Amino acid sequence: MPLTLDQHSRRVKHPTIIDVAALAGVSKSVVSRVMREDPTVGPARREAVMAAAGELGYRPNAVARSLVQQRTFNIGVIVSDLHNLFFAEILDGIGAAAASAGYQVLVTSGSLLQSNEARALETMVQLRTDGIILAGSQLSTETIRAASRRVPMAVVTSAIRAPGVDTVATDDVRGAALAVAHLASLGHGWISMVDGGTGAGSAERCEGYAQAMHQIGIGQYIRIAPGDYTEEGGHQGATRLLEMKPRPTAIYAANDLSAIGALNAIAEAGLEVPRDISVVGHDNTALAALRHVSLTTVHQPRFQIGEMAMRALLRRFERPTARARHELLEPHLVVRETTARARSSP
Amino acid sequence: MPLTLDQHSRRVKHPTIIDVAALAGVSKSVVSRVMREDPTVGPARREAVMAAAGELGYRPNAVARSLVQQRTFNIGVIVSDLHNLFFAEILDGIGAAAASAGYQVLVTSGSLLQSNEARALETMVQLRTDGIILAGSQLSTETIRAASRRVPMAVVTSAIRAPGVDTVATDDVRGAALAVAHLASLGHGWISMVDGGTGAGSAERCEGYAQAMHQIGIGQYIRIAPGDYTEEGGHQGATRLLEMKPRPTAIYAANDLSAIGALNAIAEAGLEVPRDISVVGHDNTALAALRHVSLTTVHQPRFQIGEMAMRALLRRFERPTARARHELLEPHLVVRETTARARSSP
DNA sequence: CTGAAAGCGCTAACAC
DNA sequence: GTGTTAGCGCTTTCAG
Repeated sequence: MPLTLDQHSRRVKHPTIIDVAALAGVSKSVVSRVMREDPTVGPARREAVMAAAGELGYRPNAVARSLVQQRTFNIGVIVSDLHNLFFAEILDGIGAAAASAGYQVLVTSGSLLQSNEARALETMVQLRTDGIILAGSQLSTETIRAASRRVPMAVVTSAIRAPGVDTVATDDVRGAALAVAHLASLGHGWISMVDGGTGAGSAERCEGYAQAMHQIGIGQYIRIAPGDYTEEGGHQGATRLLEMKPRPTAIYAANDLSAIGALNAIAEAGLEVPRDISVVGHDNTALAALRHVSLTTVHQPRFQIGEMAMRALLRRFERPTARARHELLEPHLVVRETTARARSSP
Repeated sequence: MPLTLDQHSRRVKHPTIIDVAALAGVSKSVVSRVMREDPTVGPARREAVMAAAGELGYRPNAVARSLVQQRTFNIGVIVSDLHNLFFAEILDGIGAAAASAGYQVLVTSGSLLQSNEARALETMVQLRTDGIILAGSQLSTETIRAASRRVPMAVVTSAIRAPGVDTVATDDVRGAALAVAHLASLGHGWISMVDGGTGAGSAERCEGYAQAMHQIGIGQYIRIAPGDYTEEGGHQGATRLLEMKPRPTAIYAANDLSAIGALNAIAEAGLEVPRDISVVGHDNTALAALRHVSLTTVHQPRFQIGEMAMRALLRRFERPTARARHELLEPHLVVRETTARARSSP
């Protein structure tokens, strides 16, 4: 086989519908119809067009098509942070729902910067995506409201309220309550929490924790140490909690990463999980499933969140002025090996 | 403040350049010029146009612009798997280099399915993105070759060779050698490896390991257990290695996740890291940095990989027919707490 | 069934 | 400086 070098690297201009028409000996309307699988084309000409298109390697120009059709069949998704695996699964859900409706998903990352997100939003609007999904957005309600007047939008995991903007999220209040209920059912009373600072969903998780504690009748044992959804934050928060008297027999951390931090702090204090102390996380990330972490945690139906956000958009394409819907999905608990029956309780 | 309900949710049609021109009392060329910051416009009219555009909330239609300019200023990135954090940082690098050159990045995920990737590629071509970057692609050389005749392409972390297609990757052979050299310098001789099966870079990492072992003069101790880049694979591979006589005093796992599996297997065998046995991973993922993992591992300059891929594309915009360049970046070792001096050696 | 023609919103000569 | 005009590649009436 001879060495081909770069002889093929000369770039070829994209053939147009006119080139195909000329080669097939038909008008460009016919080519257009064949490309769109319009049935009103004779089989002979259809064949000819297909052959010509194949020969030229013709690819329809989506830009031109979008211009005339006034729609792009693209959905823009702006993710606050692609480093957060949380969003990968949401994207899967969005992608699945989009694909089955004939839409293509375009993702841009805000990289956690509000200015970047604003730029990304602007780009999506200029690109005339048919709809936009914001995932974990930090954008202001005003910005979102303004954009939503121009293009259908849906928001994921963020408590934005704007007219005509649908939202989808997991019920974090409920999720935290699940964690507390599980621990209480194991006989724990001294259940403390490491919170998530200003992070997304942190307020709800705190509320759910406190609410559940009260409801179970152990409200007097509520202790919340500050955290920030990081491993370090979880470590510090848990360290502080462990110094308290009576020492908690269970810790609910606002997310898995901080739960891992708590696990470290507990080990450093010479205690053993789950014998001396139980730990529950939140989010059921890949971390929680690691063998030697094996963390009991609250799972969010991420894939489904993505699907529902996309479906909300599709609904809005049909009825643009419908009232905004705010869907709250049910989390569930995944019990692993960091929780056990309490050895002492109030 | 009155409750506004959904009264604002009526969607507004995008105003066009003509609407702006009418409102500003100028011709549409003037509007076009102002939008493109063409200096040949009188200040009075420029003001008028800006005001009108602001009032109408005019956003240029990128679709129309792309059609006439024959370029979109979009770069398509096809990522094999957004669940792999490895790619998040590469995307950051691409994004940074793209932004500073005035390009917008559009990401689609192949979700590890070749058919999906092919669809994504097709979409990008139809969208007429100015360039395409493949990250971790499973696409066939033939597919890539064909597409690259239509649009500039660059490939990341994949050993594709096609005319006019630039590639960027880390030198995995070298990375594996770094791991071995580090262990050898600590006095280890019985250094075994858990490989990555058919995964990306696995072959190179095996080669680097074997090569380095020979070079150091301990080629007779080469032992490679099968793995597959998963935690479970690492566990099984390491378990097998631990049964060998003489038992290895060090294990190099082909990636961090399987290194963690190895760590578990070692603990289960009642041995202690790094006292009894040292472990080195590869990739320096977030996992490796976890406190109670604290894995010594080989770091790849991911951000830089992304940057260079984007730069390759930019170069190619200038000189479309240039010879393909294949850049190999240097990895380096991040020493943490899973490696220590050998207590016995051959 | 097929072709001709009129745009989609914008840019880029080219006149004025 | 500014307006006019001819497209970019495609879809979509509307005649034939």
